[in-house]
Order: sequence, then structure tokens, then C-alpha cells
Amino acid sequence: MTITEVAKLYDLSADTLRYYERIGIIPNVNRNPNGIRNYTENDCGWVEFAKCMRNAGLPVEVLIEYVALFQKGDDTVEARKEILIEQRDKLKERIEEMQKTLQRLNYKIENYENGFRQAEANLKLDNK
Amino acid sequence: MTITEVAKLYDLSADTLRYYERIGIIPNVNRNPNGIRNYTENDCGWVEFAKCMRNAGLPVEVLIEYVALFQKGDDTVEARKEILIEQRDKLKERIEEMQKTLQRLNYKIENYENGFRQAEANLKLDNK
DNA sequence: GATTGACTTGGGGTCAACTCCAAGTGTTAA
DNA sequence: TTAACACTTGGAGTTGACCCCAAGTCAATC
Repeated sequence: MTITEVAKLYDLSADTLRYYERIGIIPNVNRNPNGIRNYTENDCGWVEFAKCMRNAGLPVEVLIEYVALFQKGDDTVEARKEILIEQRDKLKERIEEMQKTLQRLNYKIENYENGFRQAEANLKLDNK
Repeated sequence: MTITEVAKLYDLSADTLRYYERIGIIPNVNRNPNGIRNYTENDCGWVEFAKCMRNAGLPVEVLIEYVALFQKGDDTVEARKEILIEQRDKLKERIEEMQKTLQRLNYKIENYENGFRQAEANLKLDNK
């Protein structure tokens, strides 16, 4: 697959794909004799993985490290696992915080729907 | 409360607090005769609100708009509600995506814990 | 055989959201 | 009364993550 096809498939720009490869979020993609990238299924897997993890907020830096370890082989399994665990835990916390905020928003919207009676004492501090 | 106290209380930098006020994420804070900010309980409420919403990923721009509407009074209730609903929906989607990624990470970690038998066919495409 | 179109590289530019800095003022402590 | 300290402003700088552009190559078409 060409870079344009992959870009469309995953809704990323070709620039982003080249960027990801350059910094090492995805391993180097093989080229045809003219130097044009030819993405294999495996490459696409990496692209999809990168996109998914980035969407969830994992920093580029962490992904770079993960991919580098992956490419070093089986000696790095333990280190990779630790990265995953750390990021999993952080993600979990972020989600929990966001859940709370979601509920807060829902509560506020409800208030707005109940005619937004801000005079009521128990709502007074929640008009923000 | 002084800016330093508020900064400590909410774990934000004083610079960030001034920045939030300047751009309108929080309403203007009253000053004492020397021009030094004196945060009321209400101001703190706004700070906390801003921090919470920013943490959840709501863009600064949106919060600016919301606060501006809030300050314009009751005519803007409907518009404010719509902002909240839109942001609530977006937040919900983000959370759902992140949930999926969380599960994916958990699955990968499990694999690493099961001795990471990457040879097994059903895991082959999930080594990323 | 010249144009078109898809790709290449290297490097500078942009955007959101802070973060830092210099220069200044006013209160408190020695 | 001078030093130390907490704050002020305006504006420049930083960071993370892309995004864009010029200049060039190659293959295919007109």
C-alpha cells in the first residue's frame, strides 16, 4: 500500500505517517526500488496501533521507547510490559477523572433543564 | 486568598491562574487597594471548575465562550446549555474510545504475562 | 518529450496551552 | 532604611505534536 492509501485508511495525513516513521513510533517501512514506501499489513498494524494509542493520550515519547524496545527483540519483553502497565494505569486514572467530569456535566445539564433554578441553596455553588 | 494560596490549593501555577483570568476562563478576580488579587470562594469555584474541565480535555476556547456567556446573564442560559451538551457528548465519546484502548492494553499485558507466546496464530497480529 | 501526478527529503512553520522573564511596586522584618 | 518578599504587568519563549513547502525524482500519459 502507498502512503496515500494508508493515510486514507486510517484517517491520518501522509505527513503524519512520515513523521511517525521518522521519530520511530512506527518501524521503518520498506521502499520499492524508487524509494517509495510500500506498507505491508504488518506496517499497517503498527500504524493502527500508533493511532489508537495516541488517541488515548499516550505520549509520542513513550511510544517511541516501546517500539525501540520491540525492535531490539525478546530481551526487552519485561521492559515493554512495564511500559504497558504504567500507561495502562495512567489511562485508567484519566478515564476515571473524565467519568467524574462527565457526571458533573450531566448534572449541570439537568439543572439547566429543570429551569436552572439557581436560587436554590443546594445548587448555589454549582452554577459554574 | 492570594494567588499563591489558590495555586497551591488547586495545584496550578500562579502563572496559569493569571493566564486563565487574562483569557477569560475565569472571571476577573477583585484586587485589594494595591492591585493584588484576592480570590473569593466564588473565584475558587471557577478555578476548580476550569481545572476540572481542562483536565477532561475541554478546549480553552470553549471555556472562554462559556464563561463569557455566563457573565452576560440569564439570556444566555440556552446557549450555555448547548455548549455543555456538546462537550458532554464529545467527552463521552472520548471516554468510550479510551475504554477500548484500556481493554486493549489489558489484553496485551495479559499476553506478556502468559509468557508472551507470540507464535500462537491468534495473537500474531497483536504483537504491537 | 513534455506535462501530470504521486511520491521523496529536509527543514521551517503553526497551534494550543502554558511558562518564564524583566522591570517595577508595595508591605513586612531586621 | 534597606533588604527581602510577594505580588504586578506585558510580552517573549517553550513544548508537544504535527503541518506545510520547496526542490527534486520517477512513471505514466498525451
